[in-house]
Amino acid sequence: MNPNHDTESQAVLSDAERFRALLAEQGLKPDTFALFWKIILSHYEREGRDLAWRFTTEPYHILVSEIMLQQTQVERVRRKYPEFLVVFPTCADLAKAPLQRVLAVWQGLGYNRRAIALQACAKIVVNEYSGNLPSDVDILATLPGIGWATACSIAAFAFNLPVVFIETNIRRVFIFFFFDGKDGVSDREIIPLVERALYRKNPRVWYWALMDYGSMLKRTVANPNRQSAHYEKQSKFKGSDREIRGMILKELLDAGDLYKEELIQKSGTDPVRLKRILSALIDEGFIVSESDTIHITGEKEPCPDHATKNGHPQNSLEPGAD
DNA sequence: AAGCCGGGGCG
DNA sequence: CGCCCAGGCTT
Repeated sequence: MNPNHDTESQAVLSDAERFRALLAEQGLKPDTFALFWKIILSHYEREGRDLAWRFTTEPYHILVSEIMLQQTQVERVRRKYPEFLVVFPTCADLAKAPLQRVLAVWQGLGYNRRAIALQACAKIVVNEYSGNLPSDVDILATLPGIGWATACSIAAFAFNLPVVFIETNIRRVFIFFFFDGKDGVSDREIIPLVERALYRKNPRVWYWALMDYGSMLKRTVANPNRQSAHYEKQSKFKGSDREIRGMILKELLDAGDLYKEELIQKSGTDPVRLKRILSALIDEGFIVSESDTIHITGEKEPCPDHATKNGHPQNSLEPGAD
């Protein structure tokens, strides 16, 4: 169908064949990793992706991109990333913003908890790290919403440090080249290979290249990650609590506040279930509950309609604006 | 280790 | 419809 895809597929399979032959012949020797580098890096030179967050080393910008990219396709982040940074250009801007605005800009990315975590990060960085994101992965990983993979991604992309980590694209590449035909491959087995294969001359470019290869691989061959011991299929979204949570937030951002009764009517959700979902949203810091209404946590902002009339809605909420 | 958390694009 | 996405957090 797509001739481009066909030739790409040919190239991948031929590279894989050469590599696996060498691996079988001499095992994990320097020559083996040299060929691995050559395959991954030459693919990157030919068709590495031009992504906006690769043209900066500003740690805050990298942080924003990495949080957005968690379990979220690159194409979607491509559209949202520049928009987010226009609204929140600096860490300090994000830290002091009303949650309502953060969630509004986040709309469409999914996993809205990340927006709360990202802002919490910004606040911590401003208050405890003088506005500068740490480069140490062990410190980064203590920040909300930042686990090992994200901490290492930030260290590699913002600071070009030789960290060792796995995410879905990297996992796919290593399983494809080093574990052909094997099943139940655990990350514990992969990590030593990631460490030995690390291209220490330029970790930043190396991880870009690995991820681009892994991303290409998913369009080219049957997903090698199904051979992972950690492979799991996600539960259905339709009819799930997630769907209802998403709907509630969307309505809330649209209307400003909501009557609980109205919410029950409109959604057709069982009141007991809806109450449980609202409690969770309260516990996680999304919303607060009045007597019979709910709204997004923090100062209520004027409706978007009114906002355009009096000019600068957000400024009226600044502490020193009066 | 397993479950939960969003939402959309694509086959 | 099912699959998957530059994961993290809680239990």
